[in-house]
Amino acid sequence: MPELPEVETVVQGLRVALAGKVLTNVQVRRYDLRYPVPEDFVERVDGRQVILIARRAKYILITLDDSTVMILHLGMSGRIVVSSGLSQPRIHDHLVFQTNSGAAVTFNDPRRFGMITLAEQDSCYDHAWLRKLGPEPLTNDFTAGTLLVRLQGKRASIKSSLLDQRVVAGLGNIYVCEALYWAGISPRRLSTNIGLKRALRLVAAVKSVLADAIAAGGSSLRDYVQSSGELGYFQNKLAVYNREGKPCPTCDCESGIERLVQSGRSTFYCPRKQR
DNA sequence: CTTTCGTCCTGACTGC
DNA sequence: TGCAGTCAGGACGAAA
Repeated sequence: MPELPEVETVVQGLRVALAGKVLTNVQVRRYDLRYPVPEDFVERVDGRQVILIARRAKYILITLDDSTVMILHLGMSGRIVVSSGLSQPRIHDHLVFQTNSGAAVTFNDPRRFGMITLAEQDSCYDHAWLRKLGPEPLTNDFTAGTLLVRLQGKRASIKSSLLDQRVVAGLGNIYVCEALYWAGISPRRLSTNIGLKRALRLVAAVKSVLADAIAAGGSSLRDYVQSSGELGYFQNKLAVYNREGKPCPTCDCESGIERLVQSGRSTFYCPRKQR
């Protein structure tokens, strides 16, 4: 379930568990994820101390004391579970390690769309996975101005453009639908038909939806990081996503929330509120 | 160049 | 209850 807010919550959980800790008993149980895990992963990570844990878009960056950076992406089904101690590995546990305080960290990913690799700190952001990413939506790098520049010359709908990680980094299908809803913008609207007023609304909506999701996910997703793997609380706060036929939370449409398919992905929206 | 489509893989859910 | 079919929140590379 990982889009930016879920990854951010995982990162916050990892900071608690990993900051300053030494990684031990590093085990790669499957190397054939979306891309092959580096063959020398274990020897390069085992025994190193964690210096920094950060997030870029949906990527998790863990800097080690020799300037190696572990880059993790959860794909569509990846999870990271922190538990108090090592236990019997489960199916789809692909990466497992411990810390010198005894905590165990497990990367589990049934679909194996996740990614794990190593980079050097100096060139980390030049890595192919990170190089082309657009601005971080929750920073001041993401403004109506920067958004408009990146939408220039785009022929696609605004829905498709927002899913493009080069336009803005970290949004997935859920939060694109939600942001367009709160901005009152039709997902079908062409990117070139977004003017300054709509861009301002859209940027504000993206930021507030993500911030709300992080805040709402914060408590329950923390459990998810710690152990249980349950869905986050934010699910209850979704206005349109996966709510086809249900009433729009802010207007009385007859038809309610509608679904359409754009670029092969489901879009949920309120045709009355979104123009 | 841009955009869409197929693809990687497994599991959850629906309908017969 | 079983089984087949459909769909899934990501992102790349091929093809148009």
